[in-house]
Amino acid sequence: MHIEYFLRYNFQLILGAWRRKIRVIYKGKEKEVEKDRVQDFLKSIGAVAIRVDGRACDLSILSELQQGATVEAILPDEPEGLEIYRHSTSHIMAHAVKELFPDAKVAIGPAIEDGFYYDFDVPAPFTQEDLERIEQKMQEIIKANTPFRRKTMKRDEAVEFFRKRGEQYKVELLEEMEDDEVSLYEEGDFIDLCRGPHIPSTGYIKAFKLLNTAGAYWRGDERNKMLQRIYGTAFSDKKKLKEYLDFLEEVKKRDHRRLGKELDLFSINEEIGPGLILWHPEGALIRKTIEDFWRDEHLKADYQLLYTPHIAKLNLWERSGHWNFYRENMYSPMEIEGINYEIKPMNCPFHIAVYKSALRSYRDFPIRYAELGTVYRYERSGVLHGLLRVRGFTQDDAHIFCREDQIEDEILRVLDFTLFILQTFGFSEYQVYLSTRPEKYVGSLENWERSTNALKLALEHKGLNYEVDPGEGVFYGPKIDIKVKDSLGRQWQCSTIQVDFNNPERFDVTYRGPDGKEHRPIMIHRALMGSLERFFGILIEHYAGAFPLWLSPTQVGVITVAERHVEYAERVLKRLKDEGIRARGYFDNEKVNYKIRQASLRKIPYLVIIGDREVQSGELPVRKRGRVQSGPYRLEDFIKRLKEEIATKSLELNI
RNA sequence: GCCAGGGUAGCUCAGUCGGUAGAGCAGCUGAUUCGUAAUCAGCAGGUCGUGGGUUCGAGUCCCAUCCCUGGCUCCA
Repeated sequence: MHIEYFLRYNFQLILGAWRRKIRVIYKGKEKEVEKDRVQDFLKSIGAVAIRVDGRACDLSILSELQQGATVEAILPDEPEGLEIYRHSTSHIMAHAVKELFPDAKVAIGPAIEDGFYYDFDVPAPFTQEDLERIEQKMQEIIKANTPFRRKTMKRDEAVEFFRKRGEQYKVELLEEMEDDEVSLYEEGDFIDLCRGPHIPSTGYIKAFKLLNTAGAYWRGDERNKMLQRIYGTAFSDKKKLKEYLDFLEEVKKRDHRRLGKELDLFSINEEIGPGLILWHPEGALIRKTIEDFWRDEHLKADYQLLYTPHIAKLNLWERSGHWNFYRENMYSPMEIEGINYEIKPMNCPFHIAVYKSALRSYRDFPIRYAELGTVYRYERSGVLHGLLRVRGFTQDDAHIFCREDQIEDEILRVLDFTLFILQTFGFSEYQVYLSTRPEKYVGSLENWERSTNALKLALEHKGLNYEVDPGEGVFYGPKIDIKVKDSLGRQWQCSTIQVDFNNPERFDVTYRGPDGKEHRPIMIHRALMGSLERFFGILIEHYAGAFPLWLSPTQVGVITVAERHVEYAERVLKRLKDEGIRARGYFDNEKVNYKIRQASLRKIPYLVIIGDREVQSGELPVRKRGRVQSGPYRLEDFIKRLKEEIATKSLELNI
C-alpha cells in the first residue's frame, strides 16, 4: 500500500532550476506546479505532512526548502501519516480541555496503536458528560480550521515560558531534555511543547471519537501523581472510524467473560477467591479435549509426561532465584513441622528433581519432560481479568535437558512443534520476538551471549522473521516469544521458549559424558499454549464461542418434533454416543423452533431434527450452525462424516 | 496496589424526593403435540455485595470493607 502511495504521490521539487515552477511527478505524470501553489496542491491530495529527504516535516517548511530536496507527501492512510494525524487530534483535544477546564495542567499526549491519548492533571476526574462537551469543543476547533504553527525557542526560554503558565509537567520534561533549542506548536489559543510534525490546520481532521477515561501515573511510575487520561481515536474518514467502532463492538460481543457465562463454560466466584477459575462441565470438556490432544502429540514428539506436587519446600525457590526475583508475586510460605513450604509458582525444580533421581548419560539426551502443571502466582487485584489474567493456572510446561551443541536443533524442533500446535487451533499468523538480557540478570555474560546466539541461529535457520526485544529476557536466560494473531487480527502472546544456563548450575545438574566425566547440561523451558486458562479465553474470543467440531462440548443436537418421535430419536442419540460423538437430545415438550433456538444459542455445530419424515425415511437432514442445511444423510454416513471431521480437527464445518 | 465507575432474583436490568422491592428470560406446575431461532397460563424465587452509622424509617444518604469493570503499574 505504501509503494502505491509512493508512486502516486511521490514528487520531486527541484528548486532553483525552475525558480517559480516546480516539477511534480503525480500519478505517473510529470507536471509543473507554481511554486506558490505547491502547498495547495499537497492539500488537494490530502497530505498531512511531507518527508523531506526522508525526514517527516510540516508542510509549512516548503518555503524554506533547499535546492534539490526530494519531497514526498505523507498521507493519513499510511502509518506515519495516521500517527501525525492522531497526534494532532490529541493536541486539539488538549486545546478543548484547556478551554473547558482552564486549570487543567497538560502532561503528554502521544499517538498510540489505535488512536491517541492525553494526560491531564485536573482536580476531579472527567465524566462521560465532560467527554461529550470536550468532543463538541473539538468539533468547533476543527470547524474553525486554525493553523498549527511551529515555533522554536531556546530551552531555557521555554522553561520560563511554561513555568509562567503553570505547566509544571512541561517544565519537568524540558528540564530533562538535552537539546538547546526546542519546538512548540501553536494552534489558536493553545500552545504545546512538541517535536511535531503536525497537520497544517485543524480542519484536516475528518473523523474522531473520544473513547474512555482512566487514571494513569505521571510517567508511568506508581510513586508519581495519578493523572487523568482521555483515550480517543481518529481516522482519515468517517467510514474508517465506523469500521473501527464496529470492531470494538465485535470485541465486546466476543468477550470471553460474557461468552463464558452465556455458554456456561466457567465461572469465578468471590467466595472461592478472585483469579481462581471454576471450569464448568462444558468448559471442562473442551479443556479435556485440548489436554488429550496435547498429551498425544507430546508423546509422539518424544516427550515424557510428569506429574508433580503443588507445594514444596521454600528453599527450592530460594535456590532457583525465583524467591529473590519474584517474591512479590509468590504466596506467603506456610509452616509445616517447622519448615516453610510454598505453593508452586512454576514447575522447573520438580522436573530437575526427576532428572536428578538417577545418573544421566549423554546417551539419554535430549531428555524432554512435559507436564500440565498448575501453578499459583499472586497477581495484584487490579490486574485480574477473566481467564486472561488469573492467580491459579495450568502451564503446558516442558523442560528439555541437553548438551549445549544440541540447543539449536532442539529449539528448531520446539519451534516446529509450537507452530503445529498453534495451527491446529487456527492460528496461522505469528509475530516472533527474541528477548535479550534484562538489566537484572544472573549468570555469566558469556553464557548469555552463547544462548542468545543459539536462539538467533535457530530462528534464522527456520527462516522466521523476528524482532529483537532488548532487555525483555527472563533473569536466567534469553527467550523467544511467539504472538499469534486471532480472527480479529489481535495479537496474543502464548508461546515462550527460554534457554537456561543458570538453574542447572544452581541445582548442580550433571550428566556423564563420553569421557566418563561429569558435565553440566543446559535446560530449555518452554510453554506452547502458555496457560490453559488464558489459552481457553483466547480461543473463546478467537472462535466467538463457536468452536470447531472437534472442540465443541456438544457436537450434535438431536431435536424431536413431537413426543411420538422421541423413541426413534433416542435410538439415534444412543448410536451417536456409542460412536464417541458428544450428542445431546432436545426431547422436551416444546415447539421445534424453541428447541432449535436453545441449541443455536449453545452454538452446537450440527442439529438433526427428527419428525415423521425422518422416522419413515431413516434419513437425517442436517442443520449446520449458521442456518445452513446439509444432507440428508443415512445415520451411518452422517457418523462417518462426523468422525472424519473430528479426526482431522477441521476448523470448518464440512458436513 | 493506584485512579475512576459499578454491585438489586440463577441471568439481563428498572427502582422517582429516603416511606416497607419490580420486569423479561431461566426454574417449577399444568395445558398444548407443534417441521428449522422464543406456545400459553399459573407458581415460586431477594438480609438490595458485606459490616457499621445517620434517621421515626435506608436499595436510596455517610463511613469502612470485599468483589467486578476500564485504565495505570506489573507479569518467571
